[in-house]
Amino acid sequence: MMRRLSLEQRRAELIDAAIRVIARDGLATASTRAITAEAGMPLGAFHYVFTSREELISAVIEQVTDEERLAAWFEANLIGEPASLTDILVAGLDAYLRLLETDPGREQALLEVAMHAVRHDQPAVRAQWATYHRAALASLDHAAELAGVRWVEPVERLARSLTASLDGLTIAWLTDRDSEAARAHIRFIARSFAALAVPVVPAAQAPQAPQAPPEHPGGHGREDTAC
Amino acid sequence: MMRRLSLEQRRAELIDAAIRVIARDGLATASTRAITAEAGMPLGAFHYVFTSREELISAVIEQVTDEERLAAWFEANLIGEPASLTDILVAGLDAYLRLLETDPGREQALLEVAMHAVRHDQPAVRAQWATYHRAALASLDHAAELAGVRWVEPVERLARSLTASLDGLTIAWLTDRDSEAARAHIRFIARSFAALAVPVVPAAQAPQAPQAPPEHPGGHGREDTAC
DNA sequence: CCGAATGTTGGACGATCGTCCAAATCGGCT
DNA sequence: AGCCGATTTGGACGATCGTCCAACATTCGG
Repeated sequence: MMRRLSLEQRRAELIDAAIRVIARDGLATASTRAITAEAGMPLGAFHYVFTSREELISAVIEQVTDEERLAAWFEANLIGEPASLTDILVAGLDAYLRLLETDPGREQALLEVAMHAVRHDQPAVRAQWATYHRAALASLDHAAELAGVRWVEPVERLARSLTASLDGLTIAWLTDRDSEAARAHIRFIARSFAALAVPVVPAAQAPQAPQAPPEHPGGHGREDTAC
Repeated sequence: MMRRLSLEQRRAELIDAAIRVIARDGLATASTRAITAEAGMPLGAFHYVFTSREELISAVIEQVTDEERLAAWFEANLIGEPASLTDILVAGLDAYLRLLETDPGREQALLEVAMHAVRHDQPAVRAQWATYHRAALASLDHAAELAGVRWVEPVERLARSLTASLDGLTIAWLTDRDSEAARAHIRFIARSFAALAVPVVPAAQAPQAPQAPPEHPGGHGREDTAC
């Protein structure tokens, strides 16, 4: 029975079920039996699709790219009104925080799986890190374009800092569940990045020393006024 | 046999052994047998000291406060030479990064145990978070005093941001092991915090609007010159 | 120096794990 | 319709887990 599902469908459903189980009860309780039960499949279906539990975990890492974070970021700035870079960054970060508040277990699951991979599956964690990096790059480019600014530091560096800042934001909120403090931290992050951008002047297309930018103001556009 | 060890000594040695095992092979492999073997004790010694494995994990969380991070931070600024706030913060953060580079497994162990506690032992993780917060507070006060500045935002908020930034720094390095990029991120963090401090002027003890500080320069003292 | 009390231990137990495989089931072809 | 090869499955297996406890060792009052 159940011939109706193709191998790829079974594989995808098992991965989804695994994510739900890990989000609900943690990686330790995500046994082959728990996952197949969650997916409504017989136990034998597991090793019919995956050769081992480790392979399923690697598949989870590959599957769960940062698409949600990126989507939340971009959707947050759909409103076409012109805004300061700080506001744009705050909107993007706040969109991610709402995502985190909506489904904390999922983000915690991603963290648990990533930490597992750091120990036991270095290639997978490198790939996931690269995906995160691309998402951060796209977010920074998008924000700079919206605000009409350019970054005064290599955007590659800034992308890594943004990824690290997102992880820090996530861990802190998962630990104390203090959304108000998290939003204060978001403003801190946004202002920190905004301090590293300058308005793009159409005249100055000329090359400029990449390092040692010639004095850049703390912010730009609408100056930050409060906390 | 082995009557020589008191209950407290056994307890402490089991906790240390557990940390070593978790640091080496992860929380999942830290079984009662692995821990007692690491400690050079018979299996029975485990439930002679702890009532359950969960109790041991909680004890690990309580034991491993942030004393190492704090110690590294303060020792980094023992050299009494006057320095800019940015340099002081960089020195403290770099000291922590060296700690992380020296013993990555240990910091990863703390993260794994903390994530476990977020799911299964909320009180323990709250206590650990409070300890982290106190350490961050002390670090910020220490840095401000050394640099002769005061923070223009509530130091409580800044302490939480510092804790989150440290966690983000840790996760990023554990993931890509890129020490150079991590040090660039450290400079980013240091400058971000330095932007939120103003020189303390002995004359101006007068109250000042805590929020909306009257325009503060991006940095202070020695202006940041490069990346 | 010897029982009794205390402290200590290694093996036993039931549960659960990942993995495997022989049997059951199903879809298509004659 | 009835058989056959491919697909699917639930139970079996050995390993390992946390926990417990009867047996062992040690100490000490007498």
